[in-house]
Amino acid sequence: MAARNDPPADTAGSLPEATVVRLPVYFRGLVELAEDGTTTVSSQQLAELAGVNAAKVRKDLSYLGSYGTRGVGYDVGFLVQQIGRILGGSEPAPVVIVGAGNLGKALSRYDGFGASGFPVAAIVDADPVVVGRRIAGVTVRHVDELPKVVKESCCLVGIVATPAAAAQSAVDRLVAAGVRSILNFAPTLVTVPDDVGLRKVDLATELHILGYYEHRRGATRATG
Amino acid sequence: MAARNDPPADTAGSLPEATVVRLPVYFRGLVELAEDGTTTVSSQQLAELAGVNAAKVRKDLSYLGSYGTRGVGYDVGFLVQQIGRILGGSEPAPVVIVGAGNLGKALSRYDGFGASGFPVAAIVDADPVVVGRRIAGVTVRHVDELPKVVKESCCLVGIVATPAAAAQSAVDRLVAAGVRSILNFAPTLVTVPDDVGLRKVDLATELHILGYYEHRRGATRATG
DNA sequence: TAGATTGTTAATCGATTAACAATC
DNA sequence: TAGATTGTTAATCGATTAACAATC
Repeated sequence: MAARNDPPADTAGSLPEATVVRLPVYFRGLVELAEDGTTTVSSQQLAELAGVNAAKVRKDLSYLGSYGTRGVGYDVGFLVQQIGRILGGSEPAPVVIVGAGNLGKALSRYDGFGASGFPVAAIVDADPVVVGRRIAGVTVRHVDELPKVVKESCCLVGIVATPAAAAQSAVDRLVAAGVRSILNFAPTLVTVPDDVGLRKVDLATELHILGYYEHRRGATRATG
Repeated sequence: MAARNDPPADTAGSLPEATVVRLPVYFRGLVELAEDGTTTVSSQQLAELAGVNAAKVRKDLSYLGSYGTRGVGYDVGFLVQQIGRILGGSEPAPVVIVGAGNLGKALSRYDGFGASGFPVAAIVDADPVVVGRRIAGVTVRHVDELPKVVKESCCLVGIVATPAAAAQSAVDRLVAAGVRSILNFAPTLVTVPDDVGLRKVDLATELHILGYYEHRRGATRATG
């Protein structure tokens, strides 16, 4: 019978979900190696950098193609190039921030997004008072202009930095405007239609998951 | 032969990973229902709210115990109580922010963490100039005092808001100080020892995963 | 050749889901 | 009783991993 985890049909577009999640982790480690001047890496070394085991590294990389050399290892530069291409890391993915309040302003000024390849290309807000102001070199536009703004700046990722009450509306507008991914900082859970194939991360949910783990650790009691 | 997904041994502490990840999603939906005055919910209704299917809801909830009533559904209030207890949501989990730069300040002032049950209880920084300043009612302490600060304020979650170069050091200090979870905003990947059972989320990695999805969508080409 | 390391196989494990008996 | 819905089973699916043949 055919193996359950069969090879990919096409290179870009059919990686196992679990592999996709680990790719950026490998990527970071590889970039560090490249910066250190390392040119070759074994699955074992990369595994240690990424905090997984070597078999998983080899399996994951095999989905990208046979890019290693038996007895030698993988070429760091080539792998950076390949994974970078797959992650879309070579071309930056412009980000639009919805909400120019305290958090929105701070995220706009924060160079972390840009440094990660996600430059803040646009900021929108519903408040006419802040529309037109410049934050970190970007002029705040009105949220009603979102479809136009997203098209103009080719924004692929939307960041929701609104109060909780406005978050779902912001998400709906981002989806309608055509962004492909949403990172939600508002302290509420938002939903996206599941037919648009859009990826979403709720920070509040991440926090709750973190909360679970600290709680479980703290609670030694095993109640019934 | 025994089933692969067997019932839990003790109530708190042995839920399947995948269930834990969905629990906060159910929780949010249930809180909304409770606020609307709804007292009973079926697995089908909850599934729609959470964006999963009804079988998964029932399976997940069955790990918590038999809290439903056949032919009727689940008691919303009771479920909120149970899941809230498991997530540690009833008692807030104090957060310490490392780094009082632009992002650190903004996150400190942002009420989103507090609203999610993660009040900012402490802020530390390495720069003597900012130590002693007050941000959103919290006095910035020196990062060298982190172990004392974490103990005093019972911080369970650490948020890293430093420049990339300082992020790993911040994480190491947080781990040493005894926090249980770390949320890393710095534009770099950090590592934690895997023997401490600590939960970590790198925002940069989340962004890269988001990037992958938008990239894949954009690239219709199926190359070889 | 001998040593090293990949790429792949196949066993195992955990998660998902349809189906349905139990039961309110 | 009839209708509704849970809790559980068992089939299926995808992910993990040890092992090893291939091969540099």
